[in-house]
Amino acid sequence: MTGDKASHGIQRAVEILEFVCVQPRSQSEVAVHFDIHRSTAMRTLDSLVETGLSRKHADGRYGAGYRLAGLAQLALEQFDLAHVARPFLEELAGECQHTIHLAALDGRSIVYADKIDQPGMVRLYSQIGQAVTLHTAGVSKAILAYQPPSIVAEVLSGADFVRKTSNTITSLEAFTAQLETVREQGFAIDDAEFEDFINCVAMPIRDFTGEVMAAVSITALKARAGLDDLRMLLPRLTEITAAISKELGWRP
Amino acid sequence: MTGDKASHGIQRAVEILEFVCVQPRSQSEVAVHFDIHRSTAMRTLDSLVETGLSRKHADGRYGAGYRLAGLAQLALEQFDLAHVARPFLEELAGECQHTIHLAALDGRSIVYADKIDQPGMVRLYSQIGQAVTLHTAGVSKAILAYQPPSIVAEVLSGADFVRKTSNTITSLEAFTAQLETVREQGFAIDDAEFEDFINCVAMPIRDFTGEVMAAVSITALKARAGLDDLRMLLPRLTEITAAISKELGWRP
DNA sequence: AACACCGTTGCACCTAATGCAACTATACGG
DNA sequence: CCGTATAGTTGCATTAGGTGCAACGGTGTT
Repeated sequence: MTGDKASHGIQRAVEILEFVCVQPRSQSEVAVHFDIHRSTAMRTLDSLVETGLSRKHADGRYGAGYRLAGLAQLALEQFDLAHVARPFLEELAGECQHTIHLAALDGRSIVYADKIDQPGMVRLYSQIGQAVTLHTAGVSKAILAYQPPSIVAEVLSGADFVRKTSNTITSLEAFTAQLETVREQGFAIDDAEFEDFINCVAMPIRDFTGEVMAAVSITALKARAGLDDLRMLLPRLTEITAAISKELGWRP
Repeated sequence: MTGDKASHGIQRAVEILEFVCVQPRSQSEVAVHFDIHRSTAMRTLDSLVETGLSRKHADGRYGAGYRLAGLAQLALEQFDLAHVARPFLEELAGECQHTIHLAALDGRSIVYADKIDQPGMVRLYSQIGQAVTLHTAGVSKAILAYQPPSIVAEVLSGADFVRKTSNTITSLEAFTAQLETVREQGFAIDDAEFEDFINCVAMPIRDFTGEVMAAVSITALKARAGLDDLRMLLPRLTEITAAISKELGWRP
């Protein structure tokens, strides 16, 4: 295989696993979705079942398996960030009744590390483990604003600056200017840049070295809470992100 | 590949993923542990990193990745049993201050579906997603006691009845007699059968059809709570397992 | 400086993953 | 009940890719 590409088999298996974890699926649905032969879908799913990552329900559809839950529990014990942050995020979510995101710089990308949804709300697009939309997400700006230019350049080499709404920042220059604004005001926003009716405010989290490596955001439907409403939550968000940072060893 | 064996690549990848999730490891450690070439270990780990299931730490060791956490969150939304049971298990754990296990019949094996540890205790051997030790585990007996003989025979074909302690049941006949005792008394025990200083009591969980498909156990170090102490918790365990069963649709 | 070990890369070989054809099973409509 | 369509399964041949090897560079230790 090529030196810079994931094993084809592993890549395929992980994508199929995620597909059936979102919602249980039959092997035919998997075959159609991934444009592979029914026998290939069957064998890959059977492999996932045999490893325990997937389970075959009584109706023949495949879903998540218990070993996946076990792996997750092991994994969570390694995520100091998510572990430490979770109680604070739940506290914040309880108070403000909005969706809370935690994102982290992960190599040369930024990914969602945790997420507190609100019951009854439309489920937002974000998914733990998936990369954020670099040029629109508040957490992205809150992290990149405090990175060295070399890191910013490297991470943004993966940004396409595609227009999503009329508010979307579509150039590197404008985005860099926005990072300067974030540094000045101490927080980042997403003002309907990804989706017309969703906005958020975000603030950085520092680790024990004082470096910014994560951020927390409060996200809401504009109809429910506009930016002005969210700005009023900034003092509390400041406290929460400082508390998480201190728990991670940061000394202001 | 053979029709009844997991894809070699997927099997290997999952085992390596689990190995580094238990504790972050270097590629050399992975190579030695699995008796594979350093370049094979490197490529498999890089594949896991590229899919997001694993992460490469700054010190070069590999650990759990954020996408694994995302998959787990998706998975948990599918586990009615674990979802429904979790609050009850936490309640029980809070009251009795012992380790609580939830195990489920999964195909033709019985696996740990959830587990509530106690802070400060020696971490017990059990791991979510892993199969229970069929001939010693209380949850195994609590489930098998209520299965049809054909299911019992099929599941037990995977039991080796290896002696672990002087209390271990080492024959199919003795084990079958024990299942009869479980039916009579309504609960199962592990009386230092797996490990000399650990005992437990277990009771079955029924689904909406009334069938037993899971069990809950209270496990403790003998030094901390012997079987007599655990028996005193049976009324409460009865209530808890009945409550979980009712939540799953069981009507007594 | 020498040595040991680890991480990485290109390459050849061998294994296994894949699609195909053919089969069985199931569900549905007439 | 029968015919049809779709889904699931299996054996096999082919092709793709996974693997170990040798060689290299980097790092840490003596």
